[in-house]
Amino acid sequence: MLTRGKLATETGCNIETIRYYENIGLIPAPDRTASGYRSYNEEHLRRLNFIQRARALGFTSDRIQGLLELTDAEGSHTRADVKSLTEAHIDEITEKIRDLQQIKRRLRQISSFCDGSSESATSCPILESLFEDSNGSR
Amino acid sequence: MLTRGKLATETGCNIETIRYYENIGLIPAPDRTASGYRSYNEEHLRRLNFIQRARALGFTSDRIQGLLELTDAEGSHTRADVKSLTEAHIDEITEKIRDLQQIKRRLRQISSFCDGSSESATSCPILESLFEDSNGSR
DNA sequence: CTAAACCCTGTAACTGGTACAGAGTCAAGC
DNA sequence: GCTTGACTCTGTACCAGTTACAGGGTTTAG
Repeated sequence: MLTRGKLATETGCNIETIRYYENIGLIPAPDRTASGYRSYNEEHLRRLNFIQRARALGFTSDRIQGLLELTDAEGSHTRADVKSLTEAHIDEITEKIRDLQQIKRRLRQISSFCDGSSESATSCPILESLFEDSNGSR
Repeated sequence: MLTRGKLATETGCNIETIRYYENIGLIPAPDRTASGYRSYNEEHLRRLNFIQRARALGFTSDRIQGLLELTDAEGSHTRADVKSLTEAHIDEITEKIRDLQQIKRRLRQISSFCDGSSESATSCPILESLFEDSNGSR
């Protein structure tokens, strides 16, 4: 029905990435034509779109795998499972944001020590604060 | 003066990572003892500490390379150069934070659609919103 | 019928390291 | 002076998460 190239243009996914997803088991291996070409169906399209959207939301492939397994195994999993996976992800993102904000504060601070003048870089307070044992880092 | 292992414990850097930094040119190749052991000096220690601190602040090795070159080439670079590299990095972090916040908002939104009940995951609104063509994503 | 455009496979590249095997070396204890 | 254990040396392979490319076969359009 769909060749690999068609699936790629349809989903916006790189054509090689599709093969990679098959290798790591994110996408089931499709049927092959007589000559060995991969033949994808609507379900593959749906699944790859899912993966693309989940990736855009920063889910790791492990967690995407987990989400997809919840949809595969019929009946045995609950909405609570899905929600807890999602919320674990939200928590991770929150933490990442907090880390980045702290780094940014520290960078702003050390940047403010430097006047940005045309003086030699060797005596620049930014570099010095990176060379010296820092008091307020991390 | 310092063996590779001493430098590693002194800086908290993994011993293999030191060799890696030498390979990619972040750290200059040290002198060797008669038997071929690497012999580091105070300057290497200083430089590796610099790298560790810059990494902790999220600088990529390219940019760390850039910062270190500013200190190496005497006189030809200015504080303004250092400051602009630092501010470019701050801008990148700002952007990353913004992206993550947007992702988080979207995740909160789709998570709120789901009651987290013990009903089957297959009809879970979170999964559905990942499968369907999303209106408000990205 | 031919040429372009596609697909197949395996494999290497990328970043930022980490790890391991097999060989040599150093320092301490007996 | 010799052994043992801890260290170091080199090259190489591995992780995620792709991307790219070489060298071959296939399909499709003109």
